[in-house]
Amino acid sequence: MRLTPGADRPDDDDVWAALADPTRRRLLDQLSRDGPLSATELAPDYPVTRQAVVKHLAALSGAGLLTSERRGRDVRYRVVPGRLDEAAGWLTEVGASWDTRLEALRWRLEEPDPG
Amino acid sequence: MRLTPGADRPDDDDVWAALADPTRRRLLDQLSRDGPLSATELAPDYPVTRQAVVKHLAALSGAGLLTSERRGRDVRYRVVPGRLDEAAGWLTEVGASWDTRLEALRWRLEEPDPG
DNA sequence: CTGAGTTGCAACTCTTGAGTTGCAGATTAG
DNA sequence: CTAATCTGCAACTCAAGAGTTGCAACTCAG
Repeated sequence: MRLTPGADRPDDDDVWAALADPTRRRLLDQLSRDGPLSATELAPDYPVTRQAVVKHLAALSGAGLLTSERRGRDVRYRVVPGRLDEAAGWLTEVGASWDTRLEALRWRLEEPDPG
Repeated sequence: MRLTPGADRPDDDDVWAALADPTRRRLLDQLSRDGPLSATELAPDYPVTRQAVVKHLAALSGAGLLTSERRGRDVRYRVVPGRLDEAAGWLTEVGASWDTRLEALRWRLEEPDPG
């Protein structure tokens, strides 16, 4: 039973890298609440230029966290939950597979100085 | 009801930044399986020096993801599930609070060219 | 067609952080 | 005490990425 570690799937790295930036997490959060929005609509809410927002949206899309859909002259971005769920799953497993108290106890039970 | 976005808690950033590095995720994974280990014990399994491992462990500890305990001359690191669970919670909420199909539909229902 | 608004590519700066080496301090064994 | 081993601090290199500006291409309204 594997825990699907980071090194396993090639673009897992992209997901975590995408999640590392605060602006991108905020974009994710806002998109999950306020529905599909374009880069130009999002940009005013952020202390950076539209181009920076575009780059962040590209990073999120590249990680499979967003989908973009074009209509006429704007492109709107929407959250794709799949990858987020996978990441959440890994975090939960790493956290849960380790019983802190038990292991702390076990470690302390090893005789500290047997010789 | 807030989703506890990244910008809210000061050290949330540290958690996500810590999770961004593949080596750190691997360390987390290994520590969650193989129990408390020291930097010198961990280092041989990684393609980097002990010092690099030490830095990673420091980053993980700084983010509240690990605890270190010293006995004699070695310091052993152990996973602390708390922060991981918070992060997992946020991911789940962002993923879940968004019903993709419904919103895709709603967006498409807005008349594309009303004028 | 003309003009306003939007997307998107490219080059550039500058900071951050991953990794290294070197050395000093602390701890156990003989 | 002495030697071997481990932790930990400091300075340095180097690549990655966040943000910027500038400009070209496309789309809709009049």
